[in-house]
Amino acid sequence: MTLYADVVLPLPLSRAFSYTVPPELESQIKPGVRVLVPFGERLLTGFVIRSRAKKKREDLKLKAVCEVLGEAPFFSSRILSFTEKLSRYYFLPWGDILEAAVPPSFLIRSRALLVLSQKGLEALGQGLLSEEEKAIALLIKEKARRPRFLERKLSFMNAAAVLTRMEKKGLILARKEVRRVRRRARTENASPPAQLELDFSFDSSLRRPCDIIHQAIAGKKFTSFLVFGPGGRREAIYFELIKRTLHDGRRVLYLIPEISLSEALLDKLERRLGREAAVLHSGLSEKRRELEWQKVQEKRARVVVGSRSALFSPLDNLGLIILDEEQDESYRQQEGMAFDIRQGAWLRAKEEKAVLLMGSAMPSVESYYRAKKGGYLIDLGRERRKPQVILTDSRKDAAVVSRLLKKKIKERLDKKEPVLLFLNRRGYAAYLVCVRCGFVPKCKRCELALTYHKKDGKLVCHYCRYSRPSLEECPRCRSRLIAKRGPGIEAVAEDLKKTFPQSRVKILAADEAGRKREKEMILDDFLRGHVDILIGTQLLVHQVNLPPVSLVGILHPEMVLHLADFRSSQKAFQFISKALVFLPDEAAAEAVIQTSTPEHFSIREAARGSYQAFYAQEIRLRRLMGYPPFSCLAEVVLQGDNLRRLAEKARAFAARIRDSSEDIEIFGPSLASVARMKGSGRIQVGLRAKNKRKLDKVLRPVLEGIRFKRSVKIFD
DNA sequence: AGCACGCCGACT
DNA sequence: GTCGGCGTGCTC
Repeated sequence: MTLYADVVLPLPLSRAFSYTVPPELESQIKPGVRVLVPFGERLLTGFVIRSRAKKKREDLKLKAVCEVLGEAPFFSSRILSFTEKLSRYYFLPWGDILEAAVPPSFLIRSRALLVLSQKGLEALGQGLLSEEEKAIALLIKEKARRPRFLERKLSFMNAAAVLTRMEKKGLILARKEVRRVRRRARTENASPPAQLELDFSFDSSLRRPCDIIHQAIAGKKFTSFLVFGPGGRREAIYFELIKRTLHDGRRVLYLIPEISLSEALLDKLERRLGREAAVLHSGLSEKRRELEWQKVQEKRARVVVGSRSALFSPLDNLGLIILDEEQDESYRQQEGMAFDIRQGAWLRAKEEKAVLLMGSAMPSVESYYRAKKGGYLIDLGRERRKPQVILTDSRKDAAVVSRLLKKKIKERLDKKEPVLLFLNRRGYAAYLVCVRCGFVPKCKRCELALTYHKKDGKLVCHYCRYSRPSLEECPRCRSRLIAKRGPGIEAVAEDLKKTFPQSRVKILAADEAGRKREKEMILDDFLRGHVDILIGTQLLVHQVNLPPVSLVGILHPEMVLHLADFRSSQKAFQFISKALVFLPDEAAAEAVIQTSTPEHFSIREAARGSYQAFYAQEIRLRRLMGYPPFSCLAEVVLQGDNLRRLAEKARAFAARIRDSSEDIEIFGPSLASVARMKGSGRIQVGLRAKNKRKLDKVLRPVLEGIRFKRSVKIFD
């Protein structure tokens, strides 16, 4: 009998690979452990998903596991099973998901390193090498190098080819280097604080919903709930249920969209429940992430707070998963790891026989519809407040900032009250256009119009961050008449500074990542009352810890409605609703919405603060148009350098879908909304099926048949 | 993903 | 004639 282990590798390959287990490792092989295995020329960290003892088969030549890394299994069988289901749901390689589930430093990869052989050294000494060979030999003589490094360093020649030649001649040798994780000293946590903080926000009306949800948790059967109501009341429910779940001896996963809030929440949890919470999100330093992970792994944490990546926390005995701000865009699939965390949380809760508790004051219509239909909607009631909202029609007043809004701003400035303005457009102008010939400067790699940033005097691609100095004259017709179209927050700031020269105007936008400190300084200035008018994008909307202001201005929330996206109404509604949260519950508080489509229901209902009315109209439209939740959409993007071949593949793909079922609508192939990305072309095919199961039936076999770099997004 | 193998155009 | 481009296929 021999022991075999099936191993999933962190590569975009969907199947597992079998290895033999040497006798001395047999006792350590269990599902979920990390192993170091040879794979082709490389050594990789993989995850054992299964082991089985079988008669030795001599006809199959399998390689052997090199090493078992760490004693305890990394993944419970439940996490293994859940990640497999998630990977199948989103057509993602299982190994990629497992890789994302682990702090990156826990994965070892071997790298091929090149060194000079004895023969090579002699040849170099005797000057027997060609110029190219000599250049390489000199570089690797001082230090072993990776082939990639040499290729980049010696880009003027074809290093790869020269290297293979040299290796054949025996001048260089390939050596494997394994990078190990440093073993860390464990830092124990301090003892719990003597006195836990008491919580008074739990009023008696919340008892009944809590009892219902707690009963489900105690029943150890998968259930889900959607609590619909304001943040404070939701949080009171969450905390009460966390307390009860912990009391039952089970653990809790608390997911939030904004990583900037996680530390504050962690703090609050520890003050109320003792020092047994951990935090996991992508913003942590490598070291902190490892420490927090280990804390969870070693069962020293009973609650985990985090964002997307916390979904994979190695918590066992999970009783409750909280998913707050259910509607948040950052929960949706993104480039890279294309899965929706709401579906992921659903799958994990199901696997763990836990309760999934989603919450929002403005749920996505899909979730609201399903919760209502499934009977798991819990309405916490609304706050009585009704802010005063004025709509101004920008077709009648086309100024960057309308006259009415300026008048309102002046009133606040006179009273020394700060103002918040929201406009979801970074930079000064969305694009430049030559008035004489119509030329619009575009990004060479993405084909998108470049945004003009006046402050830096640059044109920036908001997709790939390519930037270049701005243009003084049209490169096509030499005209100097270049117009700036589509005012952004910089233009708004300029207009207001001109109108109110004494006021202190600041802007807040997610510009080229690295300026995190600058962002914090601006927010800090605002908190101290050093800013009169703060203008921000989506980023400002997410800044929940700002003090309330008596005037909020929302500029052009309808911009998003022009995008080809079936959720655009919902996005507009959410943008406005979120911005209105900054208004206090006072008679003097008011908001001005400046829009070219004041009659659009998403804008009208958001202004009235009526989610229900918005929902009623939106769900009617979704049903009428056959959009989710009444159908399942998929967007398959094929990527490649050779556009002609790519188009061919896309057509073949669409044809195979068409041939295999009548039940699927096909849109395209067409150029993807971002037609080029990092230089390579992108072609997309849209699909629509009645539901996910019908889509799977057709799409899965076709995707397995066509091998090509592709990504799939699912909307259902 | 990486890497090896194998088939067609321009050059030491 | 070879070199070297890239398209195809495989990795236990």
